[in-house]
Amino acid sequence: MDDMRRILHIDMDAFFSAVEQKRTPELVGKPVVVGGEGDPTRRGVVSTASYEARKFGIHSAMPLRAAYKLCPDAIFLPVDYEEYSRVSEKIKGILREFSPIMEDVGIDEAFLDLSSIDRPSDEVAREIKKRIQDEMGLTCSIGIAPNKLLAKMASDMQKPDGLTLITEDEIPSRIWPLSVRKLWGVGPKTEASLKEKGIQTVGDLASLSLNQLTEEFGPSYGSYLYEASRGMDESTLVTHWEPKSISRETTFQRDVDHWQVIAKTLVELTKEVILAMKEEGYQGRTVTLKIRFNDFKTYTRARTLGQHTGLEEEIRRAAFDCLGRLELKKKVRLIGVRVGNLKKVKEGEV
DNA sequence: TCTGGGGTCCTCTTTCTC
DNA sequence: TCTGGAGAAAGAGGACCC
Repeated sequence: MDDMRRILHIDMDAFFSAVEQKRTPELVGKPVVVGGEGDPTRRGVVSTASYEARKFGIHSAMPLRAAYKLCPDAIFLPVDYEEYSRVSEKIKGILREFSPIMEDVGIDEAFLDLSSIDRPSDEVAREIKKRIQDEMGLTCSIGIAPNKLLAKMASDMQKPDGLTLITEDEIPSRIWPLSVRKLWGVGPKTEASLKEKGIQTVGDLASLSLNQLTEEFGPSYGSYLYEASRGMDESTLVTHWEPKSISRETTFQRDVDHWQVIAKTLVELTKEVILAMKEEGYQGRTVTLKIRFNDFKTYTRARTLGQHTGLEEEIRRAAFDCLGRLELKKKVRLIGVRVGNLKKVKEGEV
């Protein structure tokens, strides 16, 4: 009993820029930066930089203007989600041929559960890589491990075009030397707080008791860190999921202090949210307004309605009600609307 | 002169009801 | 009528991920 699971994590290499290089072959071998509207003089951040661009120090989440300073000769392109989604769908289709138990992780990653597939995992992984290369002209990195956490860490170990297998008994030798930052769920804040206590590596983290961790980080996150640092993860693949909220937000090109501009943008964003809700067949009950001022301080105000609704007037009214509860003394950098508390509506009941 | 957009989950606090 | 507590739901903020 207790047969070891076999989980694959597939991570596309520099996905957005690789798709761009695939459809425009002249871009191959050149520094390509995909992000925002593709204009490095405007506000926006890098979504994906090709490996050639990374040599200049350009990386995801970096402001486009900063990327431009590092490499003015790079090719800057706008994000074309529709194209990347099409490519992503084809790749997910290939993956599903190898196992029906697949979990989508965003547009460029997936987990595959091979536990009940009667073939060696590494053989399957090699075939997946070949199919994606032959049919899409793209490379990916794959991690194979007994659980999702380790599979994800494994796929990150040899990029690009890697294939990495990690077994349970290799946890001390291959996982513990890694920086805590490599653990899924440890971001910059937690990393800093751990470093302050002299905790640098996953192994250091694994030397702390469950008590120490839950006192420091709360019961939920504390026990997560306790298990994750030991490579423990029993979570199963999520093969089906429903959205919990639908939102639209926008950062102005220039910080705004005219009420009319803010109001007009809020109306447009509300329309977009309503449209997305309609298309996906949801009604919502909680409307949240988000505002970020020019000092980057961000505030939210929420209003929960009596019933679920998909009506524009009701949601717009709630959004403006929220807006009225905020003092607009500083210039506004960003405004957004989110509808949560979603309920699926039957066809024709809209 | 910086710092996107679309999400999820967690924690703490407030508010309401019994 | 006053007071207090328990528990649920709502509201706000923040960390994190792709």
